[in-house]
Amino acid sequence: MADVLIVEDDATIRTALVRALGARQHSTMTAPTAMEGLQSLVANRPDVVVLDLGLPDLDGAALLAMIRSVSDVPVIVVSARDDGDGIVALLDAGADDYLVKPFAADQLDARIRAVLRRADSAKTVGPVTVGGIVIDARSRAAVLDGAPLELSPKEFDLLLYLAERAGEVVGKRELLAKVWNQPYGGADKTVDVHLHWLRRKLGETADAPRYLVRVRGVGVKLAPPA
Amino acid sequence: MADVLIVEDDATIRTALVRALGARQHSTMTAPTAMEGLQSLVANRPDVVVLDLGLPDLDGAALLAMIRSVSDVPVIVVSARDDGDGIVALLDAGADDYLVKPFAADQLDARIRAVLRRADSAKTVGPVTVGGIVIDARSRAAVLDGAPLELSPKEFDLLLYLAERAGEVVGKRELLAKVWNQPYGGADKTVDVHLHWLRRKLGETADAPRYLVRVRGVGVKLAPPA
DNA sequence: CCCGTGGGTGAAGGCGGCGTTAAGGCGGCG
DNA sequence: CGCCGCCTTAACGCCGCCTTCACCCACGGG
Repeated sequence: MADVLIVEDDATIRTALVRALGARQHSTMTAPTAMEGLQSLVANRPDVVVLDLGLPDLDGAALLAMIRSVSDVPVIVVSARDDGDGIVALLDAGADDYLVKPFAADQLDARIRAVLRRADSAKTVGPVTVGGIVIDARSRAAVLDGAPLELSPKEFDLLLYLAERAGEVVGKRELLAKVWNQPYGGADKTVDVHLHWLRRKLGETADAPRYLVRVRGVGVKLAPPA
Repeated sequence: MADVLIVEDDATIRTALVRALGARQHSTMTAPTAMEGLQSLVANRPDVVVLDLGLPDLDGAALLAMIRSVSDVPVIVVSARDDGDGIVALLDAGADDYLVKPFAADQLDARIRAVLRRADSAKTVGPVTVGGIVIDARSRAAVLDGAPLELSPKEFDLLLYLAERAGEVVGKRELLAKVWNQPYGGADKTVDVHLHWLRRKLGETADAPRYLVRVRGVGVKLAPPA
């Protein structure tokens, strides 16, 4: 399932965790001190770290800071006491989750799965890219050559619709129907005006288009520059 | 408060626990042996099990394993001696907490509440981080750049909901439905007002947002500052 | 060469979303 | 019973956005 690094000084708990996690299909490696934990972290690159706070050589928060300076690996903190303020401080310092002893092994397993799920779902459904334009529908943000584009709602919808059909010529009536939700009629001048504004924000003009190319009598297409 | 199954062979302790928990608003059911406890478990589906280790017919760990094979109900183990290794083994086997005799009834009550709290918040695992904001659903605590945020209940729910969808634009209707539990209609002005209060507490204004970005005509999104 | 059509550009106006403030009601807690 | 937070609702005003209009130019066909 995952490679788990356990940093825990109590040998009894350590072996118990190794067995419990092993039974749940995780690979484990252990370290009894903060320093050895750090070394193991850089050497073995685990998927997640389970960090006990009561270490002999270093304060847990200090180790967490050192971990964060070299890696963004998810860290689950295990503390002996239910200390609200301390926990908040640790989470703020970069911990991903915490557990208070005593806890069931299933609990730990669930937390591990949760942080892993969060970690790899960070790069799922992708934005649309056309040349130097990147459009993300979920955040409704658009970027041109690395710089954010400030678009009005209709401008964004229009650009997104065209980008999803990049290279394809789209008629003005189709745009009115799909972007403006007007099945029929409607002054298609509105489309012209919005295209004009889009062009301005894309840093181009109708005479020298880079992305928005007019096809006379048919419509427009969004295509990457030649 | 909760339905508690007490598995305990000593009649004196049993009735004492029933009275003590009853006085603290819990419903109780009892079983003097492991076998009867199992039967009661499947028949009555309690919210939590208090399990004494010194049962006549079965080893505590064995009963715990059997319980775990049929249910994930929280189990609080009560043991006569402070046996470190045995306790670790039991926790590893799936116990959620433990107490060593003798103990005060208030202690048990506190553990029951803690276990239940953990159990029903187990499905919303983990704190959420967005930029300098850290939100923990279990403790209902939020932090901004290391300083605690004092949020009203609705403000917290709103922030949490947005943080769980960080970067994604969320419509006001959706917020009314999910945060306010109003499937239809409703004056979405309420959302505006709460967003205003949230912004104030986040140290930002609508004109110069850092986290709460309004997307006109669509909704809002919570995003880390640029 | 003229005219019709399609498109580019600028400006004006109205509408509606949104920010903000304040008042009132409701429930919890002492 | 009274206080106090919290939530809701209403009112007001601003400003951004969309639409519409007017006028221009470019192109292409008769």
